[in-house]
Amino acid sequence: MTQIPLARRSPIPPDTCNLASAIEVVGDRWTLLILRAALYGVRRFDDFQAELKCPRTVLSGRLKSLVDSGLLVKRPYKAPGKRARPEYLLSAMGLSLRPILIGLTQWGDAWLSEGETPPISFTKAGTKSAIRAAFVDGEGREVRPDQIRTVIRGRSGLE
Amino acid sequence: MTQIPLARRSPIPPDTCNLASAIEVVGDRWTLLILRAALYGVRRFDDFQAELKCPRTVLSGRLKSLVDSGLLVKRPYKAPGKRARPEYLLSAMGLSLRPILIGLTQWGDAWLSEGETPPISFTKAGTKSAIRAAFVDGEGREVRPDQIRTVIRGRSGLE
DNA sequence: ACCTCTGGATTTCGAAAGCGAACCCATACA
DNA sequence: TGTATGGGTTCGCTTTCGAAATCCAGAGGT
Repeated sequence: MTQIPLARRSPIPPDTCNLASAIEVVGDRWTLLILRAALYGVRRFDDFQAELKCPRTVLSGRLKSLVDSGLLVKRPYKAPGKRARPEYLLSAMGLSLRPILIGLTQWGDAWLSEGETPPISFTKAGTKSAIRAAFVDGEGREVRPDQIRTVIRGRSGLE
Repeated sequence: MTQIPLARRSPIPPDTCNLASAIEVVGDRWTLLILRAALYGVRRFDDFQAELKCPRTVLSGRLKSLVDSGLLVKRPYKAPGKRARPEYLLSAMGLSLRPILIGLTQWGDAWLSEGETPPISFTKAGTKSAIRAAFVDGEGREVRPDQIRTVIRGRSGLE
């Protein structure tokens, strides 16, 4: 069933693990749904609210903490004839989550779609060939999952 | 700051979006921390508990829902001289999240590590060359993030 | 047979977070 | 002067979380 050897503890304690830190920042249902919408171009409070159908208190709290952690940037915009309003844009830090959320989309396509054809897919510009999340080595060549080795701070590691 | 064009709504409503479905399944702090530990080989209730330091009520609830959604498989194991106990193993569905969590680890390395060298890294078996999460086309050749096109159900889409 | 130890899990209950609705506030426009 | 609009906050209520105590089954020791 699994190839992962039994461990009583993970090799890196959660409090010094960047994955655990990342989970503290984005590992929340509403936070992830906000980032999903933001990656599709949603920027404004009421648009997020209509999209997510979450309490406005929760939304304003999550937006605030996303700004605090640097994933979103709050800045004013001005529609002609309207007063200035804030909008929430993805920073470079937020944008760099896109591959991960696309990977999660494809994971959902594979395991949760109940046989439906996925409503959204990803291709390479120009060509129409479908792309997928994967691992590559330094030269940009694919590395299959079973060839991945984990290295703990310099010495050779798991599996 | 961002290249994503303004949208009032995401092109796929959340209730038919596999990304949103995936977030429902794994978009939770404890759930993600459990999966992190599981990918490092943790299998047993008390080991998870010692690792995560979360309330046992929460842990047993999360394990149950991970089993229900098919990410973990519960089966008995038997240490010699001990009674049979359940252990929680990653299913193929759970294992296939590994690339995503590795991607999130590297995102954390890049943005959250405060200049520390990451305690964990990933290489290709045999060679020592570092690998990273990326996108590849059908032939396993890397596609740069700016070359990704989103296609909504057959017609050409965003950006 | 009885006691004890151990890993897995439920019960209990105060604290925190979630939720929905109502309300506030500044400004463009009629 | 009033009204509409986008972007919030305030207010109760309900759900979930969190920490500790308790329960439970079976293996081992005596």
